Amino acid sequence: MSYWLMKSEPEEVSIDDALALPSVAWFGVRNYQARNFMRDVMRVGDGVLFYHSSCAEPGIAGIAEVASTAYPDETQFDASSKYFDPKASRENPRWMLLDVKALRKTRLLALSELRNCAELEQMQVLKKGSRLSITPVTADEWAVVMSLLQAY
DNA sequence: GCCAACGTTGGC
DNA sequence: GCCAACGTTGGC
Repeated sequence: MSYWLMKSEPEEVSIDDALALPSVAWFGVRNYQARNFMRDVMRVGDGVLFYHSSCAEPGIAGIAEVASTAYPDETQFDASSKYFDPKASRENPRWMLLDVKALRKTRLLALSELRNCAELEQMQVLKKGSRLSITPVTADEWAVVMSLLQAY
Protein backbone atom coordinates (compact mmCIF):
# COMPACT_ATOMS: atom_id res chain seq x y z
CA MET A 1 0.00 0.00 0.00
CA SER A 2 1.19 3.47 -0.92
CA TYR A 3 0.41 7.01 0.16
CA TRP A 4 -0.39 10.11 -1.87
CA LEU A 5 -1.16 13.78 -1.57
CA MET A 6 -3.89 15.01 -3.90
CA LYS A 7 -4.61 18.71 -4.43
CA SER A 8 -8.14 19.96 -4.90
CA GLU A 9 -9.38 23.49 -5.16
CA PRO A 10 -12.00 23.73 -2.40
CA GLU A 11 -14.13 25.96 -4.63
CA GLU A 12 -14.35 23.01 -6.97
CA VAL A 13 -14.38 20.03 -4.58
CA SER A 14 -13.71 20.64 -0.88
CA ILE A 15 -13.26 17.99 1.81
CA ASP A 16 -16.83 18.75 2.92
CA ASP A 17 -18.10 18.17 -0.62
CA ALA A 18 -16.17 14.92 -0.79
CA LEU A 19 -17.43 13.69 2.59
CA ALA A 20 -21.02 14.21 1.46
CA LEU A 21 -20.56 11.69 -1.35
CA PRO A 22 -19.77 7.97 -1.37
CA SER A 23 -16.74 8.88 -3.48
CA VAL A 24 -15.60 11.57 -5.90
CA ALA A 25 -14.27 11.11 -9.41
CA TRP A 26 -10.98 13.02 -9.53
CA PHE A 27 -11.73 14.78 -12.81
CA GLY A 28 -9.69 17.44 -14.52
CA VAL A 29 -6.12 16.18 -14.18
CA ARG A 30 -4.31 17.36 -17.34
CA ASN A 31 -0.75 16.53 -16.49
CA TYR A 32 0.87 13.35 -17.77
CA GLN A 33 2.85 12.58 -14.64
CA ALA A 34 -0.23 12.84 -12.43
CA ARG A 35 -2.24 10.80 -14.93
CA ASN A 36 0.40 8.11 -14.96
CA PHE A 37 0.32 7.86 -11.18
CA MET A 38 -3.43 7.26 -11.31
CA ARG A 39 -3.28 4.90 -14.25
CA ASP A 40 -0.18 2.90 -13.40
CA VAL A 41 0.73 3.16 -9.75
CA MET A 42 -2.19 4.02 -7.46
CA ARG A 43 -4.14 1.11 -6.02
CA VAL A 44 -7.48 0.76 -4.28
CA GLY A 45 -6.97 1.33 -0.56
CA ASP A 46 -3.93 3.61 -0.89
CA GLY A 47 -3.95 6.44 1.65
CA VAL A 48 -4.60 9.99 0.46
CA LEU A 49 -3.90 13.34 2.07
CA PHE A 50 -6.71 15.60 0.83
CA TYR A 51 -5.07 18.98 0.19
CA HIS A 52 -6.80 22.29 -0.43
CA SER A 53 -4.93 24.43 -2.99
CA SER A 54 -5.44 27.82 -4.64
CA CYS A 55 -7.37 29.14 -1.68
CA ALA A 56 -7.01 31.40 1.35
CA GLU A 57 -5.64 28.65 3.60
CA PRO A 58 -3.77 26.04 1.59
CA GLY A 59 -3.02 22.83 3.45
CA ILE A 60 -4.12 19.32 4.36
CA ALA A 61 -7.84 19.27 5.13
CA GLY A 62 -8.70 15.59 5.36
CA ILE A 63 -7.89 11.93 4.94
CA ALA A 64 -9.13 9.85 2.04
CA GLU A 65 -8.39 6.65 0.20
CA VAL A 66 -8.21 5.49 -3.38
CA ALA A 67 -11.53 3.83 -4.16
CA SER A 68 -11.24 2.60 -7.76
CA THR A 69 -8.83 1.79 -10.52
CA ALA A 70 -8.35 4.32 -13.32
CA TYR A 71 -10.88 4.94 -16.06
CA PRO A 72 -11.36 7.68 -18.70
CA ASP A 73 -12.21 11.20 -17.51
CA GLU A 74 -15.52 12.06 -19.19
CA THR A 75 -14.84 15.79 -19.11
CA GLN A 76 -12.21 15.40 -21.86
CA PHE A 77 -15.02 14.53 -24.31
CA ASP A 78 -17.36 17.35 -23.28
CA ALA A 79 -16.96 20.37 -25.55
CA SER A 80 -18.68 22.58 -23.00
CA SER A 81 -16.27 21.64 -20.21
CA LYS A 82 -13.19 23.65 -19.37
CA TYR A 83 -11.40 20.30 -19.27
CA PHE A 84 -12.35 19.46 -22.86
CA ASP A 85 -9.47 18.10 -24.93
CA PRO A 86 -10.05 18.19 -28.70
CA LYS A 87 -7.22 15.70 -29.21
CA ALA A 88 -8.89 13.06 -27.04
CA SER A 89 -11.44 10.59 -28.41
CA ARG A 90 -13.45 7.76 -26.89
CA GLU A 91 -11.39 5.33 -28.98
CA ASN A 92 -8.23 6.99 -27.73
CA PRO A 93 -8.84 8.62 -24.37
CA ARG A 94 -5.96 10.72 -23.20
CA TRP A 95 -6.93 11.55 -19.60
CA MET A 96 -7.78 9.14 -16.82
CA LEU A 97 -9.12 9.54 -13.34
CA LEU A 98 -9.99 7.38 -10.38
CA ASP A 99 -12.46 7.58 -7.53
CA VAL A 100 -11.40 8.89 -4.13
CA LYS A 101 -13.35 8.20 -0.97
CA ALA A 102 -13.08 10.85 1.76
CA LEU A 103 -12.78 9.24 5.19
CA ARG A 104 -12.66 12.18 7.57
CA LYS A 105 -12.05 15.87 7.87
CA THR A 106 -9.01 16.92 9.88
CA ARG A 107 -7.93 20.21 11.37
CA LEU A 108 -6.42 22.38 8.67
CA LEU A 109 -2.75 21.44 8.62
CA ALA A 110 -1.47 24.56 6.90
CA LEU A 111 1.22 24.61 4.24
CA SER A 112 3.24 26.92 6.49
CA GLU A 113 3.11 24.33 9.27
CA LEU A 114 4.23 21.59 6.89
CA ARG A 115 7.13 23.79 5.81
CA ASN A 116 8.12 24.34 9.41
CA CYS A 117 8.43 20.62 10.06
CA ALA A 118 12.04 19.51 9.60
CA GLU A 119 11.01 15.87 9.18
CA LEU A 120 8.95 16.79 6.11
CA GLU A 121 11.73 18.70 4.39
CA GLN A 122 11.97 16.12 1.61
CA MET A 123 8.25 15.86 0.98
CA GLN A 124 7.68 16.27 -2.74
CA VAL A 125 4.80 18.72 -2.50
CA LEU A 126 7.01 21.06 -0.46
CA LYS A 127 9.86 21.14 -2.95
CA LYS A 128 10.51 24.48 -4.62
CA GLY A 129 8.44 24.96 -7.73
CA SER A 130 6.40 21.79 -7.21
CA ARG A 131 3.10 22.14 -9.04
CA LEU A 132 2.16 18.51 -9.49
CA SER A 133 -1.40 17.92 -8.28
CA ILE A 134 -0.74 14.32 -7.22
CA THR A 135 2.49 13.48 -5.42
CA PRO A 136 3.71 10.35 -3.64
CA VAL A 137 4.07 10.45 0.14
CA THR A 138 6.42 8.07 1.95
CA ALA A 139 5.22 5.93 4.86
CA ASP A 140 7.47 7.96 7.15
CA GLU A 141 6.02 11.26 5.92
CA TRP A 142 2.51 9.87 6.33
CA ALA A 143 3.28 8.96 9.95
CA VAL A 144 4.69 12.43 10.64
CA VAL A 145 1.62 14.07 9.15
CA MET A 146 -0.65 11.83 11.26
CA SER A 147 1.19 12.86 14.42
CA LEU A 148 1.01 16.55 13.46
CA LEU A 149 -2.72 16.16 12.95
CA GLN A 150 -3.11 14.65 16.39
CA ALA A 151 -1.05 17.31 18.11
CA TYR A 152 -3.70 19.54 19.65
C1' DG B 1 -2.69 40.68 -9.55
C1' DC B 2 2.18 39.25 -9.55
C1' DC B 3 5.49 36.15 -10.77
C1' DA B 4 8.62 31.96 -10.29
C1' DA B 5 8.76 27.55 -11.83
C1' DC B 6 7.53 24.23 -14.74
C1' DG B 7 5.07 21.87 -18.77
C1' DT B 8 3.64 21.92 -23.62
C1' DT B 9 3.72 23.32 -28.34
C1' DG B 10 5.46 23.91 -32.71
C1' DG B 11 8.85 25.87 -36.05
C1' DC B 12 13.11 24.77 -37.69
C1' DG C 1 15.78 16.83 -31.31
C1' DC C 2 16.40 21.70 -29.90
C1' DC C 3 14.58 25.51 -27.81
C1' DA C 4 11.85 29.92 -27.75
C1' DA C 5 7.41 31.23 -26.90
C1' DC C 6 3.53 30.53 -24.59
C1' DG C 7 0.30 28.62 -21.04
C1' DT C 8 -0.62 26.97 -16.33
C1' DT C 9 -0.11 26.36 -11.41
C1' DG C 10 -0.43 28.06 -7.07
C1' DG C 11 1.49 30.66 -3.14
C1' DC C 12 1.77 35.16 -1.71
